[in-house]
Amino acid sequence: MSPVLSSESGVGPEAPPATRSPGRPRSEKAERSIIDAVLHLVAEHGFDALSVEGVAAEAGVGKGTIYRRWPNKEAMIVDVLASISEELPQTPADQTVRAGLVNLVDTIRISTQDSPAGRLMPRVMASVSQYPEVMAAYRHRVVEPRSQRLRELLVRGKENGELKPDLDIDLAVTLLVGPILYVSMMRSQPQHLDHATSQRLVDGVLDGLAPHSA
Amino acid sequence: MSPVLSSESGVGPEAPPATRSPGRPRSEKAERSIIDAVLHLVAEHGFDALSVEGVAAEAGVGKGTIYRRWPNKEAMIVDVLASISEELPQTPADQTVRAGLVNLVDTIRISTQDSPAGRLMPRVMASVSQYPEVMAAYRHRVVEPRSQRLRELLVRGKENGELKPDLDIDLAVTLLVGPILYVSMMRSQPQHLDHATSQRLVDGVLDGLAPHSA
Amino acid sequence: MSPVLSSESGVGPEAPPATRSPGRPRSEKAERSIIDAVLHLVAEHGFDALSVEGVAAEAGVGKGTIYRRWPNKEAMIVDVLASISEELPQTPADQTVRAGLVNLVDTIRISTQDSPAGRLMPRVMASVSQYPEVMAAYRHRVVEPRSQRLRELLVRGKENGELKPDLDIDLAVTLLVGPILYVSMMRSQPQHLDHATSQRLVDGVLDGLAPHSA
Amino acid sequence: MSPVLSSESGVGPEAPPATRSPGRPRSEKAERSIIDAVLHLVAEHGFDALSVEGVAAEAGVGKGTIYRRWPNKEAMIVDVLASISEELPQTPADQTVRAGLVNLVDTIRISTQDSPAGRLMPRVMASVSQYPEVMAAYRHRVVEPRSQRLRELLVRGKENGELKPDLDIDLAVTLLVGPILYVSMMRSQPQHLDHATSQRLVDGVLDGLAPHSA
DNA sequence: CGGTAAACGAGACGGTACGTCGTGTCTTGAC
DNA sequence: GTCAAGACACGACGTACCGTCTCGTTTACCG
Repeated sequence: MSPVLSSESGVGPEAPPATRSPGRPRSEKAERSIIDAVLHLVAEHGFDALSVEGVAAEAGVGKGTIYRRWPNKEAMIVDVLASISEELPQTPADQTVRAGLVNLVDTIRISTQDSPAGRLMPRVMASVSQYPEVMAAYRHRVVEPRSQRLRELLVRGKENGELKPDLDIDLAVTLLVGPILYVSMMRSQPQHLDHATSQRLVDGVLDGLAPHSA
Repeated sequence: MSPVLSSESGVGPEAPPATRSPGRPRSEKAERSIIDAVLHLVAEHGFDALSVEGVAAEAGVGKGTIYRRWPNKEAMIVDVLASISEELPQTPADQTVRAGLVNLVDTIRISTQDSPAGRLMPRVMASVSQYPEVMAAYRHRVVEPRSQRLRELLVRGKENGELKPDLDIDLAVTLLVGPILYVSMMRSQPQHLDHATSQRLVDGVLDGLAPHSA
Repeated sequence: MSPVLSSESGVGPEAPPATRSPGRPRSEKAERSIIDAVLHLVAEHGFDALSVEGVAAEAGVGKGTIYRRWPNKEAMIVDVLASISEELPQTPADQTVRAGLVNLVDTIRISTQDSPAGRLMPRVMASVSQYPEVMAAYRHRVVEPRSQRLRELLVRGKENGELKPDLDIDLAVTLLVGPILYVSMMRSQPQHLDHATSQRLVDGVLDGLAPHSA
Repeated sequence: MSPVLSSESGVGPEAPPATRSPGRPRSEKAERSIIDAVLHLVAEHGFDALSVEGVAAEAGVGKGTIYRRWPNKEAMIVDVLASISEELPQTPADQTVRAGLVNLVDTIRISTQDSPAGRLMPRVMASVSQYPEVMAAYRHRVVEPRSQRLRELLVRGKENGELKPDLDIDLAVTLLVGPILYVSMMRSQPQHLDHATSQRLVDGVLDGLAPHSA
């Protein structure tokens, strides 16, 4: 998985050309209304009840204004989703890498199961087969930034000697992110993930689940 | 469709009354045609192009025949999906638990990324919000059996001393299954999961990713 | 203009095959609802306010039920229009041809300017350029039957000696129908066509508008 | 666009205030482009394919420039239509009224069926219900001038004794114009109106279609 | 010559309707 | 009572125009 560097490359509402184009400019207000409407409707009525028509009505916007920005419903959803990726906590230099990992994993856990964006995820997954680019966008805009932050912390741990130098960082990231995804998708309604779970997850990954012989 | 043994199994084609009812019996041929049609259409045209109407046409079956068996499209999909869960390998008594785990994880990996059932999974995930019972059925019929097999192996390891006695088995299962799910969903096109990855995954989980201090 | 014989050939809601086809038969009730809705809406809100969507709503019918019968809005309109072509009066054998013509012309005049069908006509005319077949259907189903009746009367007049034997029947029909059309289309709101006009029209056509020399 | 002389002419591009107003004057070039575009597009793609958006694009003009001149699409169409009313032939004083009528009728016939304006007519008719004023404008600008010319000729015939003094001039005009309209609208594709028809039409109207008794 | 004011092209805006498609239900006659 | 066929009410899709509304630019005239 290639690093995403500093770019917020992603998809985004199909950008108008960089050189100020002629004609009336796109309305930022309309854009905000649309995004708000999507979030509101998902929260209100669940996901499969989300229709472009409904979004337009709720946002007080013509359908054309939506389709001018995104080629179809799925693209709109991904973009809204990415637009609300919340900030991830910084790990202070004096905190241990292990503590930072727990903190970060817990933040991801929370956002995955409690935020609107998190609840959108399963739906996005469903698009893989049909619109691979939608999935790619989601990976770029939501998954990668989180993975990247984990990666950075792990690198720091290697450099400051807290983690051993031959650590397989990619595998570590996968071992941390995978279970979060899994648990949040499998447990249907009442989520019993909590902070302690994050702690145990990090410990388990770093320390191993203890082969007897070791 | 194979009987589900002792299970209160979940969804399955809504059974005709147990007492042999009057009238024309349900056609098994129709049932097979439907399942085949679903698989064929998913393989052919991708997932979002899958419609009940299309399935009926492809199967040479009336829509009513489908809806007589399943209450809705999602239920049909889940059921088709479960119907093709392939056999999981038995771990011979003389094989190490570690080797058995690698073998099992690798089988799951393969079925998740290469089989029709595996490719259906992301779609099923999408139903969580709308139809919790669909998700529950999927967990029952597909996820649980696999988790259970892992669990059994881990228990065996604990019992025969190959794994240490305070092993947190649930956490271990999560750490094994989660990453597979994650990787299979995130990697868009070319899957570079292979047998070596399964090996490293098991090792990483069992042995830890090596805190330096350890 | 070829005679239309006894056929009600026209267009009509795209007929299901003559041999009783399988499946649920088309609902006659739905058909009536649609036709009534069209007439009601035209009467209520005028012509350009007529939308397929509105018709479906008013008729309590799905749009699909309309589009299953007609390929587009125009075809539906023509058909509804034709469905209400009212009966034309028979001319008793003992009535003079001239009196019969007046009677017939007056009936046409009334239906052209006072009936829903009549008010639909201008709209139909507008379709000529785009949908020639719509125009053709209208000619077949509405114009021809009326012309035909005039023609028959004129033939009778020739045969019984009331009209002279070298009468150009086609020209006569044109001279009778044309002015009615013209007047009904040109006079925008308050129609001052009346029975006396029909009388004068027939007389004028039959007797000529009196060259001085004659 | 030629000035409309003394007329309170109907529609026409909404005139800018008579007193020379400040600001940039309206572009005559834009006006010509619009008119040309309408004619070109109608000729090219038929009538219902005519959109203001298309006209603007074809004319290389902003939509605002169109709507600054006409309040809506129909008004624009009527105006374009009127702008191309071609000259009607003068009847020399030494020509018989009958010959003049034939000439005039034939000119009308030709313009009705062969000119762009003529082909626009049916469409205009369609506007009656919705925009009565559009119809009124069309009558003013296109129909009336022609009728008026016929009327003048008929009056001359009355005055010079060629036609008898009690001739009903309005009826005569109707009998001449109506059939032309009728035939040009009814015949869908191949128009078989020709000069001979005009001749016969005038003769029929003036001389009557020959009641046997006469 | 510099300012004011309207017209210009471009194109986005809120709407409305189009014609299509899919869902889950209902209704035939045949088996 | 099931079957294939297919019509039904519903509702969303994505497209196309309508007539209105900004934008930044251009073209007159007036002081």
